[in-house]
Amino acid sequence: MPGPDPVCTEPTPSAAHGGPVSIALARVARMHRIAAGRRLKELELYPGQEMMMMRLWDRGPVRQSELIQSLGLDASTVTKMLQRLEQCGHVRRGPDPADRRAVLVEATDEGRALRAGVEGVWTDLEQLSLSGLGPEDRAELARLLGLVAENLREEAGEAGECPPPPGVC
Amino acid sequence: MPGPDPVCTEPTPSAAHGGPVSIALARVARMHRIAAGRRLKELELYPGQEMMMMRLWDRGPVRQSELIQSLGLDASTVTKMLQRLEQCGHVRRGPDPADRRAVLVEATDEGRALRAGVEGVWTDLEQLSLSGLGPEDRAELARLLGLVAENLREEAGEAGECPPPPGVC
DNA sequence: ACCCATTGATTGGCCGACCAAGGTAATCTG
DNA sequence: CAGATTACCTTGGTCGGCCAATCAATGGGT
Repeated sequence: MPGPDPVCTEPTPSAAHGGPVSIALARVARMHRIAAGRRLKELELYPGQEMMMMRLWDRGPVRQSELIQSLGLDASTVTKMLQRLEQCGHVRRGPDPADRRAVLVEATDEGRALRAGVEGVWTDLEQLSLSGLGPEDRAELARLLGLVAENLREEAGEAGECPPPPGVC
Repeated sequence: MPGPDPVCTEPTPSAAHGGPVSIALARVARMHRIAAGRRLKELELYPGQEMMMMRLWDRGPVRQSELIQSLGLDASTVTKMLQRLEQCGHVRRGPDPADRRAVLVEATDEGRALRAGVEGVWTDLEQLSLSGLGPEDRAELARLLGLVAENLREEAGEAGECPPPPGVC
């Protein structure tokens, strides 16, 4: 090292010098999550629940195990989250007649009523995050994020599959 | 709408159509965090603690309030995290002679010993995430993340400041 | 000097996330 | 068909995060 860096230059912790993009990604992801959390709070949703609800909006009554697979979460996480969502009326759960150990989950009408709000959160977040970025930069960012996702997919499992609804496709 | 979309096309929840980049960002951030978590577990660190330790490595004994400000976390989060880090010997805490309600925090030698491992996590993560990306793409990704961070900074406060160590600069 | 607002830190509660362990039902196997 | 294995879910524990309420110490106003 030819000489010590001048003092007072790094907002970034020096121990992360080996991963500048990773640190930037972690930072922006955190801010993004905070911004999302604020907006979800106004819908009376906790961060994380929006993904669950979106899954339920897209597919009808679903086995809980399929939600676990689809969201890539731990089974216990899904159990507890669904208990809370059920208790506040956003979700309905019942036994699966075809498999007595499985549980079928479904969004209630009240749960479905949140959809417009959540869509608004995503578009609002997109508009805020990408303000000042031209269509070109946006496409480039999407492409690069896709590449990183591909790189990480092997190690950190996929969190958005599309197991075809049986009978279709 | 001219006709329903063909079934079985969207790994992405349809309610997020208004924020494709935001959804991609959330996805890659989650995978990134999982990959980081795996590596930190081998160092016997929980995700989140690495940021705390990095702050402590860079600055010597720090007031807890400064850590809170610097990490952008809630005061209670920092209190509990430091209690655990202290209990397992990575951190030492003591009263501030200049302000009897403040607490001075410092990394122990054992805590400092984690630094190489954490640096390795960041470089390893960077290498994994950006595999296959040329220097050009990496720079572009860093630039775009910087822009997004700038956009989010107003709402989701800064999480990496550099209040100059008093006396220097 | 006194009172009061501000700052620093802690506690308790809640939620999302994980792991480990357990229980029940279905399925595979001999 | 009985026994072992696997799949599905639940419970209890821990940790990182937040909010609300609390306490102690500092500092400013009059």
